Amino acid sequence: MTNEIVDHELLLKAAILYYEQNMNQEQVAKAIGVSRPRVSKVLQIAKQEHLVEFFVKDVNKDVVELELALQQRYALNDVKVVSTRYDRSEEAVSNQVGLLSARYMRKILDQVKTIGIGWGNAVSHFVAETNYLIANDVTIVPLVGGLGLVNLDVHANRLVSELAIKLRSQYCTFYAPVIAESAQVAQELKNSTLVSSALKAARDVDVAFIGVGNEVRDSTWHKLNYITEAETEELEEAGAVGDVVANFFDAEGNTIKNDFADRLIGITIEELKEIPNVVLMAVGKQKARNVKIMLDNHIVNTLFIDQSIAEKII
Amino acid sequence: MTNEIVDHELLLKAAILYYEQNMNQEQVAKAIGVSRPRVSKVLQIAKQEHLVEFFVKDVNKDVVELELALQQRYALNDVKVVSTRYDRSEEAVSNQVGLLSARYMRKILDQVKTIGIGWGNAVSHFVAETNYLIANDVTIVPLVGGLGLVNLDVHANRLVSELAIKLRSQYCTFYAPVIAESAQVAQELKNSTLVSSALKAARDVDVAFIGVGNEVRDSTWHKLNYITEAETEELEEAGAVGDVVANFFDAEGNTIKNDFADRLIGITIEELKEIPNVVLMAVGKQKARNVKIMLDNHIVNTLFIDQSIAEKII
DNA sequence: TAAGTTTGAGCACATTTGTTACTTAATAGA
DNA sequence: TCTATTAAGTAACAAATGTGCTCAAACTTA
Repeated sequence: MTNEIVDHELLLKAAILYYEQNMNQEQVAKAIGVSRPRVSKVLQIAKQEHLVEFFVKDVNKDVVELELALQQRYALNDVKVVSTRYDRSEEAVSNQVGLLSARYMRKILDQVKTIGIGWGNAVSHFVAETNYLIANDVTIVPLVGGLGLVNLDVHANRLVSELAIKLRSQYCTFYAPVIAESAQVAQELKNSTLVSSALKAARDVDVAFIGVGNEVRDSTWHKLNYITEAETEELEEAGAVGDVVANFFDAEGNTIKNDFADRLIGITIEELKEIPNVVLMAVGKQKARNVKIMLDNHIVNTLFIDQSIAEKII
Repeated sequence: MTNEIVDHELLLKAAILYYEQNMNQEQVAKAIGVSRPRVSKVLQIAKQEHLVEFFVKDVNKDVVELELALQQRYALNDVKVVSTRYDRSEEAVSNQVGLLSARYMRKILDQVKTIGIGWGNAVSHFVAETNYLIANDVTIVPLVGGLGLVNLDVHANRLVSELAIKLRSQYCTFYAPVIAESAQVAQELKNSTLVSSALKAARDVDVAFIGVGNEVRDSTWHKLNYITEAETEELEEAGAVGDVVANFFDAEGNTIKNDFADRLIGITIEELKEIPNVVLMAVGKQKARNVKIMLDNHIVNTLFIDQSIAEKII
């Protein structure tokens, strides 16, 4: 009893002097009349007993914590989480994600020779936020072919050329549709020189900037009628939950294998994994599950997402 | 701008990993990809910018802080402040102060040969809270003489014998009143062998346990009619604000010099200061000013008081 | 493009903190 | 009263942290 009271007071005194008055342990020892090693021990006890607590306080703390958690869990090259507080519009968040991705690209620009580009909203924002600069010795490569004739703004070929103009760099074009009329046509295209070299170039990029698609029914494919209702149902029945660089995958991240899949032209998920650095960009919490699938299957190495996605994953 | 954002995020990450995830700086350095020395520097900045804060939290924190503040300001041997929260009765607080003083005495018991005892409520509680034990080679010495015939409970001689019984120790008696009928009588008494040897013994104690008196009009002297109304006024006019071991002093701690003072028999404040260790015990915020005078004039070396006094002083 | 400026890594060293082994003093129990 | 046990100090060492310096790379500015 006596002992406890004394001990407790000792803990308190040491903690106050050390943490609040910024003494070092030697000064504390002298002030409270115990040996220096004992102060060290006492302070450890004070920590253990939560007599002293640390608070890291900052408006961005939650976001940074999410970044650290993602980083640690998935061993990523880099992660940035964009805050979605204050009811920022999805457009503003997308711009910010694009900006961070663009900065990231700039940072690694002199370490890469070829940059692969996917398609979709996120990649489009990424290109839009890229500043003009000079990177003559870099080649921009589309990872997927064209898709229909309209809405070119989000297509890989279009984004590739836009980015190449900004970087004053070389670029390739993927002269093929993503989806062929039949499996046979797809195979023939793949065998053609143009397409096979495009595919080869896509496989060999040093870094890839991609997005990930939504649930089939909510996807751009379906919304813009690139796939029919029948095809949508076929994919859903096969378990498809989304797509990445023109590969539909199921909840486990496995590529869907069916008639429809045979009509797709592009690099496979396995080939995507071989790319040294795959940068995934995503905005909107409806993408959380698919982003998580990308991470769990080690498909991506670098991540730029918004807070809502990060929170759902963590 | 860019730089600041990056920096800030770096600060945050380092702080979170170091303080919340208990990494060491080397681990933090690896986790956020900077050099170890930089983590050290970054963490210091985080502290400076109050990005990270320490909280020492404990129910007794306020009391311990008061003790530390008193200790540091007045370079005391030992200080204990008794909490007055929860509306504890003054009696309970007095008991606690007495108990702590008694423990302190026990702690220093084998380092002293003689113990001086004052009078009053606080000293009375101190004696009451002392446990029975054996200290044959110690002598208990009264620091002041007797006073009237009644209310012996708080008189030095009485307290001395009571304490001596508990410690099975030797003790002295002060065969004289504190206040003589006239200055002349006082002088004669001081010249007598009995009184002069009592005074000598009082001067030579190794440690003194004393209280301090209230404002003259609120003092035990006045309340119990040991001094007349006329004498009270005389003292007040001379600037007296209280007394210690039968010495009235003013707000600066100077001994009052007048006719009344000449009638007092006992050791002087100067002599009190010469005692190696003067332990002051006090309870009740009305004593705060006089306790502070004791401290400011370096009359006491050890302090056992309640929270209300400590708060008024600090 | 080139020179100046800034930043931070890398290294070496100083200081502080953590830990261990040994010794002493106090405490409790037989 | 003596022994066993515990607690804490001392001293030495190990680990972590703090700090100054130099150098190289990146960024500015002319």
